Amino acid sequence: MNDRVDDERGATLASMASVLADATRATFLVALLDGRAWTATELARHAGVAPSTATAHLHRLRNSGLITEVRQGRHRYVRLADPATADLVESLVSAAPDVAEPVRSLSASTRRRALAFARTCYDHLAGTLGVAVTDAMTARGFLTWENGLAVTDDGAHWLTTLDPQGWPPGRGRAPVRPCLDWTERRSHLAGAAGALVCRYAIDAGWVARRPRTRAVTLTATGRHALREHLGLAESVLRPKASA
Amino acid sequence: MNDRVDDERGATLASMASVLADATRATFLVALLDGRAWTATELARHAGVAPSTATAHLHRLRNSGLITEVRQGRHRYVRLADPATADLVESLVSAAPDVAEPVRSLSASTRRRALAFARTCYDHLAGTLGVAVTDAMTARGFLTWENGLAVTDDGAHWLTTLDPQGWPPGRGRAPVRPCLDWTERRSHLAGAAGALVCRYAIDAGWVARRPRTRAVTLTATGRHALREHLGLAESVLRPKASA
DNA sequence: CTGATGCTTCGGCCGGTGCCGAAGCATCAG
DNA sequence: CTGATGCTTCGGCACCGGCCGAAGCATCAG
Repeated sequence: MNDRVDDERGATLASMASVLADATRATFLVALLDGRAWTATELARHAGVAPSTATAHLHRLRNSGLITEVRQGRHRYVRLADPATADLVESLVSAAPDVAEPVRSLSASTRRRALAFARTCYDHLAGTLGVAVTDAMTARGFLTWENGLAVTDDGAHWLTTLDPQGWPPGRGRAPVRPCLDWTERRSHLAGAAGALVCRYAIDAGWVARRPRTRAVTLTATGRHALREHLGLAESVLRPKASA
Repeated sequence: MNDRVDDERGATLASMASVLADATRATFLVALLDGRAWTATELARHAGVAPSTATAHLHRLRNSGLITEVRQGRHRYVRLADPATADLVESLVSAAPDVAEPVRSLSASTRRRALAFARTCYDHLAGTLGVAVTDAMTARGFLTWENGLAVTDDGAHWLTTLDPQGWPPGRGRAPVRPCLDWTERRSHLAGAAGALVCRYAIDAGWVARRPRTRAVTLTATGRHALREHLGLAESVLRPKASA
């Protein structure tokens, strides 16, 4: 009567999902979406739990293969295991039905606005800026959405001018992928192409990372460059005054 | 200190994952991967739980938007909500680290072999047959894996001959996507193209669905047609005698 | 060496959640 | 109408798993 094969898959699915099903572990993973390595204590403080609790969670995340760790002296640095894991986390977040959340405080509002304008999402750009770049690349004919998202020949050429080594990407990773933007409710560019653009934008000083947050700052250089490369109007490159 | 925005995303992720984190609900979802509608009682028997328990689980799955339901008389038919949900379920299953499972009984072994040879995976073909079709399409130049998986112009033409209405697909769904085969440990064709091929194979009598299982039977017509269309050798189209 | 810091282990508490059976309602066949 | 079937609600039980604080070990600075 029982279908053993399917039972195995069901049990597998459940055990995998149960790792993600805890609010504290989920907070860890979302924090790690910035692609950087965090220490155990940082994550514990970020999630508001005791160090001992964080230890147990990290133990479980590591055993499930979702994170990797590096020991350095008395520090334990952890990262997401790979881009596929980041994709999984993202897809679970965006699978949830949308609910509008009221903003709770002024400083939270400021922080939210900074994040909404420009941030990194694992390894690519997100927020208003991420969507604007994606739109501009589409308008320039670098991307096509005809049969799903794809890079055009012109687009491949442009990516090559940014990073001759970086395109086309190696196998094992989606070259291009839409990622649903949680603030804009629209898709921005992810996958290897999104990572390439983001890497270049940071290296070339178009945007600057800020400490302790995924928000990034668009520099004057960046504004100019985006206008040159993609014809992006200055008007869309200013954070909006109100949420 | 707390990052409210990220907390929201973490909580969202956790609540979504907790829906998938139960073995019984996971068994339901894996069963529903066959793309068909099941009744509540069928799912309860399949998973080995009381009807009242199944009711509670279905309630929760529906509230999370993972399944949709149709009431017909005293029956409650449920399906996966959409292809994106199927993708999510698949990606969670394949995110788990591989573990080899010993086969438990002779009938289980037979069933497993049938599933391993040819089955549907939500809406496309999987198993040895699914991988063989994918390989043959690649050899024929219908698919390219150069920069990730894509359909070539020749491939688009072939798909059009199968179903003039079906290609190119509408927006909102990936046209083509690799899906990791859990028996072959290699990727087979999924996405809209995979669904088109599978739909045609069933409609044209190449393969026949079996009741109460996701395994499908390759017909004589199918063997002939696959040889004609894709040059698939007969030798790969026989279920292997041993696992 | 000494104290501070980062991380870990252990014991115990507690809330959430999955399970069942009994009872009840709606539908359908006869 | 009557009984069978599909599904639902409710009450109660049991267990899993997350949380903390205390104590302990390793590393590092002074």
